[in-house]
Amino acid sequence: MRKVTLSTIAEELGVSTATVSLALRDSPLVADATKERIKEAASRSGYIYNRRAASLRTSRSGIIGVVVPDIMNPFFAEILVGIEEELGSSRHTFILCNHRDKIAAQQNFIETLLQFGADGVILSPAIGTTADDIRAIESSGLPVVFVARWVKGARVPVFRGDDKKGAYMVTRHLIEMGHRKIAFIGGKRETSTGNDRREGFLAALEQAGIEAVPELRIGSERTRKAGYDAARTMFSKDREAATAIVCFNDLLAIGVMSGLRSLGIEPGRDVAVAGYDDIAEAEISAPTLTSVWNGQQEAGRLAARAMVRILTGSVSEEDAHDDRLIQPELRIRESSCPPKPV
Amino acid sequence: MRKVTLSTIAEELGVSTATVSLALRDSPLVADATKERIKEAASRSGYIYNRRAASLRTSRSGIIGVVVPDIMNPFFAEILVGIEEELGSSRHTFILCNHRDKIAAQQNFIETLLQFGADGVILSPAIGTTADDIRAIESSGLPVVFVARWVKGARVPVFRGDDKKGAYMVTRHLIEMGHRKIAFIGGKRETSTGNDRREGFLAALEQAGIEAVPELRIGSERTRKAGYDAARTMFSKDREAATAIVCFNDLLAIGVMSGLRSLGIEPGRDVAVAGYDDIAEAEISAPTLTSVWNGQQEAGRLAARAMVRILTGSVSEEDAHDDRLIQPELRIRESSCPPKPV
DNA sequence: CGGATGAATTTAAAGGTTTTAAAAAGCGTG
DNA sequence: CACGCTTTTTAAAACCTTTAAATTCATCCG
Repeated sequence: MRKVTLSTIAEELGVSTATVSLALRDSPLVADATKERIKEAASRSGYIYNRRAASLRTSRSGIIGVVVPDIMNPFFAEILVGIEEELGSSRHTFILCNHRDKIAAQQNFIETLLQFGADGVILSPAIGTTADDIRAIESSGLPVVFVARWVKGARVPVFRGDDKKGAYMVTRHLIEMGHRKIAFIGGKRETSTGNDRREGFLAALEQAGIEAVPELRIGSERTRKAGYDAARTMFSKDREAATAIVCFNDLLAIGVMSGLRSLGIEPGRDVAVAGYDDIAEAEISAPTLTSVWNGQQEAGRLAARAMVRILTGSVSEEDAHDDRLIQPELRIRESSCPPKPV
Repeated sequence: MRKVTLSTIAEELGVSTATVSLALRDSPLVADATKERIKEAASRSGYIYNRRAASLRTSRSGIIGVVVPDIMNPFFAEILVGIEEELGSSRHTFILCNHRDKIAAQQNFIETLLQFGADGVILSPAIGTTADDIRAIESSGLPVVFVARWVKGARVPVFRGDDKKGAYMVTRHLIEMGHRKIAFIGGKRETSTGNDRREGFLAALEQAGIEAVPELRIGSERTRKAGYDAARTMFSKDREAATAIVCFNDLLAIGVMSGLRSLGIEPGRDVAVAGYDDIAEAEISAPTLTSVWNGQQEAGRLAARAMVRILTGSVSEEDAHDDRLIQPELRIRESSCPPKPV
């Protein structure tokens, strides 16, 4: 029982492999009757299309690389879901890389993609990625689109939530509730997302004429644990260090709430807390968490769609650079509260 | 600037492509001096190894399929991390599928894997997968290993936590605290995991001479939302329906705790709650959640390692069927409490 | 009826690597 | 210098598909 290939079928039916190839792809060059016979024979014999062989010839592999910082982070997991859904409907498959913000890992993966003859890469670049890095990738023949994060100076379409606006919205919401001492926890200056959210935060303060106090901004990892620690650091000396906290993301915010509670401070009553991303947990944490819906899945979907468009050539150069900012939505929940009356 | 291939280099150096191919793979057949020259030329000219071409010849693609129910579930995300780490160190790449317990999606993906000439597949099978399905996959040339879930009757190595034992341990822990009315929430009878955990639960009850009450077992999805709903269903009529709850997983347990609290029942004081999997959230939820560490990452790593071993032939038939049960560990936290005195 | 047209099919090359058998080169020996 | 032996190198086939160009064959038109 040797492997069934085009020529197995061709032989069996007494036609050429070219005919078989064309027939299976429904080419109008082949007579209907022949197509029938061929297709029947193919499915009967359990023929399996050999993409490696095909792509060797066509130099189109149907593989798209997806590079994200960390799939354990629901934010990126959700983006991935969006990408997967979209690619599923377009005969493309993706291979995945978690770079954990290690440039080397990212670089390594790009190399692998090239070896596989990947058609393109959807990238949430690692901290420290330069515009030159991106250019290098592109000039080696891999089209790039960004998702969630992007790199300054790289002329590449980017799909992401409007972080600055979202951060502005949630900060503004807290200000409107009467807060003046608002802290910002988490996010690294090095990531575009971190920068944008911080900017939005600062913009809201400024607009309300509130002076920004550097002590009220703590950078950190983007994990629950980091949130827990940051909250304890900030509030252990001064229980009224701030009356509200904007967190870089929900994971952090949930950690922050635990941290507060461990100090006997009740989030949503003593101190208002807000997160970002609106992950599933936000709705079910205790208290439920005010957050900003950021359209991760949508971003993934759009990025994948854009990539497919680029690959199928059904996109103008213009189109490709039409960065799509997904409009964030504020989700107000129990963790929002006015400042405690003194 | 045409693409650099073996023959580009061969031409430049006036040797044959065979020599170049062998040299780049460090074959002892090539003289050291020649190797030097060739390697130098390769890196200078930016040669990229073409895996499609190679794998066409060798029928080894270096691709491994990974099939899990849902990456949004941290349980599976963690398995994935284990797999990725392990594969990273062994020149293999994986392509991913979320089947969402749809057999069709799983089947589809297997087809894709075959087209790509994948070397094997690491599978957390969809509900309803039969031993025949697995046999079909294997007989089409894809070695299979299971991770987390498995299929009865399929002679395939499986790497997973000892669910039965873990469920036994956590139930036993609650019994020792004095509980007699213990509920079990979540999990589907159709998954191996669901079954095993339920069995462990029942075994602990039986061993303690506690009668199992069917009303205290609710099957459900494995999400936070489902936990929330289940808790409300169970406790809304009778606030003392049970004094302790064992949940199928942490996600559910966190939902259950929220559900309880929404009824004014305080988890960890009024009712003991325990989860399973020990995901990161368990440590940081409020109250922190008693759970069972199940070694997801370890399971992923072992599964990947086993697959690589199978592929490199460095494994006896014996070895391959040495299913590895990872020993669970009980993590007792605040959500454990004795039954409320009446 | 010769030649043009068009449809259906085939031929042959190309794509880049690996591998096997065989050739070549080098070298010491008798 | 012929011989055998080892070390290097090579030619060529194989892997399977796609595609441009060529071929066949029947039909149609003037």
